[in-house]
Amino acid sequence: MKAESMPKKKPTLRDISQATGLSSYTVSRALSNGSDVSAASRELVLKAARELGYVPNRAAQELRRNTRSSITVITASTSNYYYLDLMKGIQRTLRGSNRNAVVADIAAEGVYTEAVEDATVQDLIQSRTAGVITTLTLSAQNIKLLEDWDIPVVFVDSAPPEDAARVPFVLTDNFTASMDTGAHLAAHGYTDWLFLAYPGRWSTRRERERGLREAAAKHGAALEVLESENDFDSAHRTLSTYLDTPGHVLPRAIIAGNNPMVHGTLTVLQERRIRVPEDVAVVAFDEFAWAPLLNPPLTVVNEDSEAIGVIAAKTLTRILDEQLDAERNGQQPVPNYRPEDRREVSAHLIVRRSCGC
Amino acid sequence: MKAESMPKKKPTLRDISQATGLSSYTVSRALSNGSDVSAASRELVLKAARELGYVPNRAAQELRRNTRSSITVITASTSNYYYLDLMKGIQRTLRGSNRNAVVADIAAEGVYTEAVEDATVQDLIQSRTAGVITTLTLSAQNIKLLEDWDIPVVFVDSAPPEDAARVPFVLTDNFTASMDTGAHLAAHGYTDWLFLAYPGRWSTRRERERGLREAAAKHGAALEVLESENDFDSAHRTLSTYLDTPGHVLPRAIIAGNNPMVHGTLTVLQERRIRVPEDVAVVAFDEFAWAPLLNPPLTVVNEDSEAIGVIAAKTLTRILDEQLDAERNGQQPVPNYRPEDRREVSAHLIVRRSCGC
DNA sequence: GTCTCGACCCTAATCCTTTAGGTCGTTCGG
DNA sequence: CCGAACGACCTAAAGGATTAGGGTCGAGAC
Repeated sequence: MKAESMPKKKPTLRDISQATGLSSYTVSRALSNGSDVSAASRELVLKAARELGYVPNRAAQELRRNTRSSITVITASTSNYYYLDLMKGIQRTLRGSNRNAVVADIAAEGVYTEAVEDATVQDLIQSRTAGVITTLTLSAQNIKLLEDWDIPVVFVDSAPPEDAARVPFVLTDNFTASMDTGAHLAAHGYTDWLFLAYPGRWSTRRERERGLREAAAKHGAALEVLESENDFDSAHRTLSTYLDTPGHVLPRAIIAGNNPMVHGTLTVLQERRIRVPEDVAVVAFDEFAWAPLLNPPLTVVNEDSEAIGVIAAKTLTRILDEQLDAERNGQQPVPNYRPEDRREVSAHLIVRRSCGC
Repeated sequence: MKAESMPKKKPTLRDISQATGLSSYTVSRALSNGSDVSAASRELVLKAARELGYVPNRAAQELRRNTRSSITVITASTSNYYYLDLMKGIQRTLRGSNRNAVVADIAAEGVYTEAVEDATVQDLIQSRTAGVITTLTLSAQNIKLLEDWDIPVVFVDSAPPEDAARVPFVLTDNFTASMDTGAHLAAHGYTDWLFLAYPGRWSTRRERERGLREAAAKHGAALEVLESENDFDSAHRTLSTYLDTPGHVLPRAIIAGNNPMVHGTLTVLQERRIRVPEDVAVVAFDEFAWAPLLNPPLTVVNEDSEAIGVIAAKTLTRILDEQLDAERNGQQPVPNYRPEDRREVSAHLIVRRSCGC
């Protein structure tokens, strides 16, 4: 309110100390609402802080306390709308705690490279992030690195590597969901499927493909797998050239591996005036806000990203709290992973019109 | 590579110093690739750092150097896809510099409140963010606060308040774009418009409304303005109850103020089986990836968010660099705003089918 | 009257880096 | 041979906070 014009320099604890004649100890305690301070002194300090426009320097606080307040969400290509819901869940869970989430986009420039992954992890350690939620499978080396620094990691969507046997995760049962999807396509009588997929570095891709293969075998369908980089342009290009190469015919059903993949697929089909679902049926992974409003409304496999975000954030929060406790008791703050931190949630098909229903 | 198993504690500069027998000064200089270090020592230090798995503590660095590396992008309701493109532009510009962008969502929980705005700004100052790019008009008080801390701010999309006369911005000429939109609707012969708008706290809302009013007057159309909170649910609810209240008839054209507004609008129309554009024409502000694939393809006002992000980031970068220079020369690091930092870019209508074309 | 205890406050160390200001040899021009 | 200049280091302070370890003082217990 009174925001008097501030002195030249940014006020620090010492300034309040001088203004009030109290020691920095007392000022600190007063500001952090601790004990050992009389009501009168506290009042005095608070008033001075307000008048000087004091705002604590978090870097200094965290350096001294050896605490950190922000967790990092590692994503690749945020243009995948899926992340919006995930973040919403995470944010919601964190709100009220004194932690906050920042996102580190590993493939901001479009393409993923190992170098960028390494640099990102290095950066996280430099900034001493409290914990990590990652949507992609980090290299074993990077996981080791984070572990060395006692930074807990929880995987969402993508599975941790084999040898990270205790690291928590929240996955959807993509295998079963893919089986179901295949069954649905088979029920329509389609026997000729094309799976437009992003790279296998996302473990979901592998599970989804595995489920589809199993379903194809079970229902006597033919499954073609087409791989693209994980963005709209690549998907568009990949499918286009596929359809243009002699010997390839339009499949009866296309399963788009994720959001950028459907986006590419539908665009290609629209450009070529191929009708959905009459000429080709389309189903896609990952529900998103606009799916019901597309032409035709899109049949999708729905994984509840927001709920996943909530679970992941809760798990991470618990681990971080335990670390704080451990540290207070003078123990090593190694992340305490529990078996039940490895969770799998199920996904189901939302049937709309693009599959032919 | 050799990632030997790390010692119990996290290695610091001092550890390297002890391991090499060199002083912390020399180690620091060696690591930061500075002068005053012999090639042999540098080699020694680098080797030790690698073996110990040393990673500098950024909090300590920034505290000492009095620098900060991250800028903050303030958004409200990230579910507005518009932000994705904006961020893309910002990230692209920042890549390669040693700065990075983090987003602070002011209305994560859906609703915007002044309290949250204040808390967010407070938080930014605590973490001593280097600079701010904000998509909404902050309160005069908060702008003053950031100014007091020499934190430069650039507004994108939303205009700064009147009295912040020198603060940079990158706006789109929403007034002209709205005029054009109105003209297009008039050309279709529609004389009965409904503008579904988000709150006026975003200055774009005001400009858009002003343009539409002017257009309506010019072309003899009737304009109704309907206000909703800035999210899908509110938009949906607001339009539904509007249509349900006796005396209100379906307008001939709906202009949706932004992404959440179209989302709500189209959903309502779909639920009621109102045909677009036969029964009602729809145009919307802000192009987004799915617009061409909707049913029918959506006519939108396109503002190039990515380009705006680039401009904003470049402006902010320049100001921050100048601050660094000033500080090096012992001057006060007050942000140096220039008149040409206040930019307006134009937007144009992308005509698709939802308007009746 | 002495002892104890709690409330309140202080000094100084500490967190991890960076850097101003010196030191100590060498080398080199004159 | 002298002084200056330079390279390679070092010591110690600083940056803004927290906190261990002590003090002081007055009130209550005995």
